[in-house]
Amino acid sequence: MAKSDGKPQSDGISPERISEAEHAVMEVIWDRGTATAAEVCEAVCEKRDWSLATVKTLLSRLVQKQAIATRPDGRRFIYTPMIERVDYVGGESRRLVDRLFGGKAASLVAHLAETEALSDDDLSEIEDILKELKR
Amino acid sequence: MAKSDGKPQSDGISPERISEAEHAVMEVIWDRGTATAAEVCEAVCEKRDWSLATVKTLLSRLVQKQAIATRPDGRRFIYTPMIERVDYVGGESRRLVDRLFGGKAASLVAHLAETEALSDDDLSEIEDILKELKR
DNA sequence: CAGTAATGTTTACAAGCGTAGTCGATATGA
DNA sequence: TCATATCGACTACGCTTGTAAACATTACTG
Repeated sequence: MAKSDGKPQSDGISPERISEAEHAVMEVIWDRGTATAAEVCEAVCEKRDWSLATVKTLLSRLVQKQAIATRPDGRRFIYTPMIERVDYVGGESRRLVDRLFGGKAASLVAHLAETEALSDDDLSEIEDILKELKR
Repeated sequence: MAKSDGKPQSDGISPERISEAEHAVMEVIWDRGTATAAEVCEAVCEKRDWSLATVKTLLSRLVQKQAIATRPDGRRFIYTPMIERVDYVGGESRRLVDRLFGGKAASLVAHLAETEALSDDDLSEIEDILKELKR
C-alpha cells in the first residue's frame, strides 16, 4: 500500500513547538487522559525534582500553545490534550528523520542497525512488523 | 587554589548540546571535512538566509562546546570536527528513542510503520538490512 | 608604507526555556 | 463567618538560541 496522502494531521493552526519539560507534562496528561495540576505534579515533581509552581507554569504555557485545553472544575482546572500523542510523536520522529537522515526513514533504521542500537529482540520485532505489513 | 570555577564537571566528553542552527554548520564541516567561516557561509548562508556574522557566531559557540577545533591558517581559521557525525546522529537518535519510545528502538520502527511513514522502498530497504544482519 | 579587505572577538538583543516565588481569589472546614 | 489551604495568574530571572552589528587585528595591494 502506498502512503501518500493520509489524514490531514494539522488543521492549520500554528505548529507551536513543545519543549522538553513541557513534553514531560504532556506525557502525564496523555497517560491519564485528563489531569489537574496537582495530579501532574504528583506524577513528575519528584522524578524531575520540580516544584508545583513549575508544573503550573508549564501547564499554562501548554495552554497558550494550544496543546491542552482547560475545563473548570470547582476552583481548579482539568486539563485535556488538544493534540494526540501519536501526532506529536510522529512529528518529532519526522523532524529527526528529516534533519539527520535526509528524510529517509530507512536510513534511520540502517543507522540503528549499524551502531548496534538494535537488540535481538528489536530485530525480531521489526521483522514481525514487516511481515505484518507485507500482508 | 582549590576547585576554581565549577562549571565543567564531567570528564573529557562533555555532552554539550548542539543546537539546530549549530547543527546546520556542523553538517557543512562534516561534509567537507574541514572548512573556513567563509566556506560554511557559502554553503548555507543563502539557504538559511544568514549573514556571515551569524555563521561566525555559531562557529565560535561550537568551538566553545568543543564540537569543532580551530587551526590557524594565515589570518583565518580552519575548522575541523571534534565529534564524529555518526556519534552525533547516534546520540540524537537515542535521545528521541528514549524520550518518545521508552528506549525501545523497535517501537520507533513500529510507529513509523503504523503511521505509514515508511514508503515501499523504505520497507524493502529495511528488509535488506535485516537480512544482512541475520548473517 | 598606507589603505583596504578579510577575519576572528565582543557585544547586543529579543524570544524561548527551566525553574520558581508571589499575589489575589475562592472553596472549605471550624 | 472567618481563617486557611488551594488554585490559577502574574512576575521574575538566569541561561540558551537565533541573528547580527561593531570592533580590533592583520594580511595583502598599490
